[in-house]
Amino acid sequence: MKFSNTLVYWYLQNNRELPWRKSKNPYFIWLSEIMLQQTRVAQGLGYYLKFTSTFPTVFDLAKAEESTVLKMWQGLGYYSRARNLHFSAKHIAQELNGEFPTSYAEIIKLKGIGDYTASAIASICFNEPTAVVDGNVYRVLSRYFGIKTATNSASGIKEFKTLAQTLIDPSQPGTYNQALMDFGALHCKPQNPLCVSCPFSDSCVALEKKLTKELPVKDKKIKVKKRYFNFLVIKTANNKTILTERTGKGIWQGLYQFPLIECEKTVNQKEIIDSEEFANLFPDETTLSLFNSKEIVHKLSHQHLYTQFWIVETKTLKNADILWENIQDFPVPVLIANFLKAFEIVK
DNA sequence: AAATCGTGGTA
DNA sequence: TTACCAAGATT
Repeated sequence: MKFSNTLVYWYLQNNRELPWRKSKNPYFIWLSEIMLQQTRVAQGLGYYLKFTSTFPTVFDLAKAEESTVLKMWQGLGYYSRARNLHFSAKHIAQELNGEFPTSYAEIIKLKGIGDYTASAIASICFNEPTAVVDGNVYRVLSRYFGIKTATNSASGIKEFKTLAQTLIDPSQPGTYNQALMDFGALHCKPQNPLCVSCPFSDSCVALEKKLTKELPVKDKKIKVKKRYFNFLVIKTANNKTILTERTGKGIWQGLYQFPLIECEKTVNQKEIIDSEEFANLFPDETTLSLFNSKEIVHKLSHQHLYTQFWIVETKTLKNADILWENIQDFPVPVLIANFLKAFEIVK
């Protein structure tokens, strides 16, 4: 039987009921696709429900402040997705009269939308036969056809896109695309794929050649950089603190944090007090104490952040203009949110 | 074009 | 505990 027929037949029996599948409104599909980039359905689901209820239309999203959008995105990671989403929402609302573009070629022009997302939206919402290639597709196709080309190489990306495009069912491209992804997520899983009960077991190259565990091939390992963060948690006598916005390049753009002293290694209390940054922040007398006796290691994909939170007590401070109770209104990284939770409990 | 961008789950 | 990696995009 044809690859697509077998696949779609499997999908009709095994597909997941997900809220965004009840609609073909491109705004909802767009939201779900952006949220699910490099993100599991289980993690993104709650955010999707929150966004669609708070921002039922693209105009509602466009009207919001960026910090509001980032606050709602807090905890989902890859925050450029939220900034680009908001940017494109404003573009659609203001320049496109609120009308979502209706072809792959137009959709991919939007900021934050690449080949995968444009293909997904075009196929699901507008029946355009453009094949999606995500992590699931790389895995299923590399195994089924026994392809050893690295999926993260320039040639691999091309090869798999071309192959996927030849396999798509042009009569139901959206269903086909989602079927391939669901099949990868639920059946042809990274570990312990269900080969025993697989509808492709008579023709899967990886199964025949016992290559399932070796495929897909991905080259290069990422290098993890170590960084040493010291956050200065100020609490003045009148219950105020300082938060700073992260700007420029690097992690957590647009999110807020306590004043940060970054060092080359783990430092002690004396080194903090003697530092130039500390002197600039606190010319007056202050007391300093380490909150976490054990260094917190916050792991990002490319960085390990060895973190200490220093509690600073001082009478008044002219830069401290944020009321402690209002911290919760600011978007913060999970590292900071976790600290705040722990600090509230101890306090 | 290789590096970078988060967080959480799984084995 | 570490390694992998999940509906990728950007620079």
